[in-house]
Amino acid sequence: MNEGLLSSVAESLDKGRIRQDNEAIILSAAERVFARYGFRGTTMQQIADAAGLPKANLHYYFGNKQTLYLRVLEEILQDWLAPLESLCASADPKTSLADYVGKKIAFSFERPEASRLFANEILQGAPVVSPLLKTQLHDLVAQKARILDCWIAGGKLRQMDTTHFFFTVWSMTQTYADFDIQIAAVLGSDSRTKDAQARATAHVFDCLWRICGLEEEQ
Amino acid sequence: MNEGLLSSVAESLDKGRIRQDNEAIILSAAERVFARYGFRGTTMQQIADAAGLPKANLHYYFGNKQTLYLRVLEEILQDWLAPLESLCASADPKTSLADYVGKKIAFSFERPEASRLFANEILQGAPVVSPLLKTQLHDLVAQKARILDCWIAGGKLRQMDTTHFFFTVWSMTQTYADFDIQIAAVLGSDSRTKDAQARATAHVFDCLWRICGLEEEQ
DNA sequence: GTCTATATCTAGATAGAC
DNA sequence: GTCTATCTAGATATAGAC
Repeated sequence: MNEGLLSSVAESLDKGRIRQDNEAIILSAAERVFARYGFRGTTMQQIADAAGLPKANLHYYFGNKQTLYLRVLEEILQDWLAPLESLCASADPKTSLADYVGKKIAFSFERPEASRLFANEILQGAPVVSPLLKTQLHDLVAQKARILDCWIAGGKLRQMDTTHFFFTVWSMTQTYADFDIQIAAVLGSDSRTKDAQARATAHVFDCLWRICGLEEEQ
Repeated sequence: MNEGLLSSVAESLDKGRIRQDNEAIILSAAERVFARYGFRGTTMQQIADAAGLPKANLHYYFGNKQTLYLRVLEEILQDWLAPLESLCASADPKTSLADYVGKKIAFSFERPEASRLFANEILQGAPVVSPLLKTQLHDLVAQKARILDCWIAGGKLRQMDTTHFFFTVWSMTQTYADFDIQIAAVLGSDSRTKDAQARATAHVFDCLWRICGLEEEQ
């Protein structure tokens, strides 16, 4: 009985770890596949192959395709929104903006699949995240745009449309993940090298400072 | 016999017109559906429903899904590339650029489905257009970047990375079609109204002239 | 917990009536 | 030329052996 207890404890610990590991493997594989083919274009078999696990395991861990997609998207959303926190009213405008945009570019280069999955979700009409965009993102952008407006009123930033400014930053930075393949085709080389990333980053900051009127050393 | 001849001629003319009409209806419906769900996420049934025709007709006119997709993409590619022709070495830089970027924005607002379909194709790894991007687009951008470089050398434009400049213009303008839903969610209103389009256009030009150093009236 | 085998449904495609 | 009815393949999902 003791042996039974011990072995079942050891077993459940093992099972817990196996479950955690497998779930992580599946989520990562799902991110890659959903990113390429979107929700409907992706098959559970593709994800299973990418994860190196039998298809039935995905159903065992996540129940169905919809739930697996939601779990993946949930994680991505948090990471997509996080950089916005860099914009703080009391901080220095140039430092804040550099921090914010730097994080957006880093996200594109470090988690291109996550960026593409998010892009796919929006392209397909945001069936899942639409409610969140209309509330959480809407409010967050309104709040951050007010901060930029204050900086403009204080003469620290050039006059601009602060709401559309976010659309421009998002598109400029995300394009390096979402349109990666087009960019690589035009550059005629791998756009994932350190050099290529540095050049892209320099260009984005160059554009950014000109738009904000912060080119000259402060 | 005369009657037979006449009626068969009339019939074939009619059939020709019906064919043309139906093909146009199907292509337009296919563009809308492929734009939302990508190649694999789209079903022939969806396109048939969107076109208001039986599914079998699509196969009758286009053979298979692949061919239908190619036909749609083919048309879009030409329209996607066309604006680049505005950039001409002998023309005035500001006029040329205004013309080019104006056409890109117009494309986003007038043919959002076409833009989204192209975006979907790239996101999914450009399985169809990859060869074209590596040759036609690669060469075209190299050629147009040289024109910008000349203008910079002539002091007519601020120093910048002219290749990445194209990535920035594409992303800034296309975002209004591709991420339409996200933008509408943030703005809290329909982004397809004339007012919203005018505001977006003004913002894009504002950014553009600052990046190019062409803000002041020349 | 894991995975093979299978049930059920829906996709692309086509044959054949009209 | 058009469209109903149907074939076959491949999808999601699950039951049940291990």
